[in-house]
Amino acid sequence: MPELPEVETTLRGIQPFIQHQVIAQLVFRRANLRWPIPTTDLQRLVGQSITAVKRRGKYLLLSTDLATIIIHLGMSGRLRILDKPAIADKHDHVDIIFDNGYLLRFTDPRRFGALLYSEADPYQHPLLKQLGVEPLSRQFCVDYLKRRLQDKRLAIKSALMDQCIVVGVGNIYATEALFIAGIHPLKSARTLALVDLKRLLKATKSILRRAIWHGGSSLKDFLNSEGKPGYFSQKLQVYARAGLPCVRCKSILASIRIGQRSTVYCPHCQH
DNA sequence: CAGAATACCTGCGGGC
DNA sequence: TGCCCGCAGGTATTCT
Repeated sequence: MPELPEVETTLRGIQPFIQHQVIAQLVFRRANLRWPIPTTDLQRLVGQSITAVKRRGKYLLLSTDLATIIIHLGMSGRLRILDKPAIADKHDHVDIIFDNGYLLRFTDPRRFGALLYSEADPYQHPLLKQLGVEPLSRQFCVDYLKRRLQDKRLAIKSALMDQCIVVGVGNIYATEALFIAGIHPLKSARTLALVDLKRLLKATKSILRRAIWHGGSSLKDFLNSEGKPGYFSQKLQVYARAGLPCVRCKSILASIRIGQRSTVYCPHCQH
């Protein structure tokens, strides 16, 4: 479900409801997600007000004066706002209840997601410290990309999805960006010419911006914080279209696996 | 060391 | 109808 646009959509959806609100109660219905949930630490946040809601890569950061809650949605995680307590479903693992009656509910069938706690600078947390640049920032530029890819022999698609290089790009948007840029996903990262890097940068920024504008993609089960689907999946040009004609040249789109992830591309348009 | 494979988990759709 | 297989938006860990 969540790559950068879906996480950003989630952030924008929940922020107005939780910023400046005071945590009244935390409800944990299981002890583990991807890692143990630090329930004892998190309970210390009762009485604290949410001072900021931010995103770093695919992580969401809910800050208080005392500490930051670090949230990752994994593969199937979702956050939504409820205006009153409701019966918890099988996969509704955590509720953060605010003193205005609203609550933030974390749902995650596959439990690859994570809920962490940091009293120190969250950006120095082991999971966030190594993250690469934000793709929509000015730091994601040709000079940076050239430098980070210059001795990478792996497939450009794998490099584009490497969160240590650039954050937020997952399987869907890497696939789409490479199609838009006309670059073969298996091409060795270090062999891209400057002109390729420029097209890839432009394509990546563009696809992410457009996906955010449309409220994220909704392939199977992505629902935003209001429980509504994103509409960007209708705009996807190659992802999940293997065997169908290329929108540009009508060639049949090919499907391969790169780094254990399904990858669709046009053999005619991408080199 | 880089890069590839594996592991974590549930749900769904397709083939039989 | 039901069982088995492969696959799904991510990434830390283990391997070669």
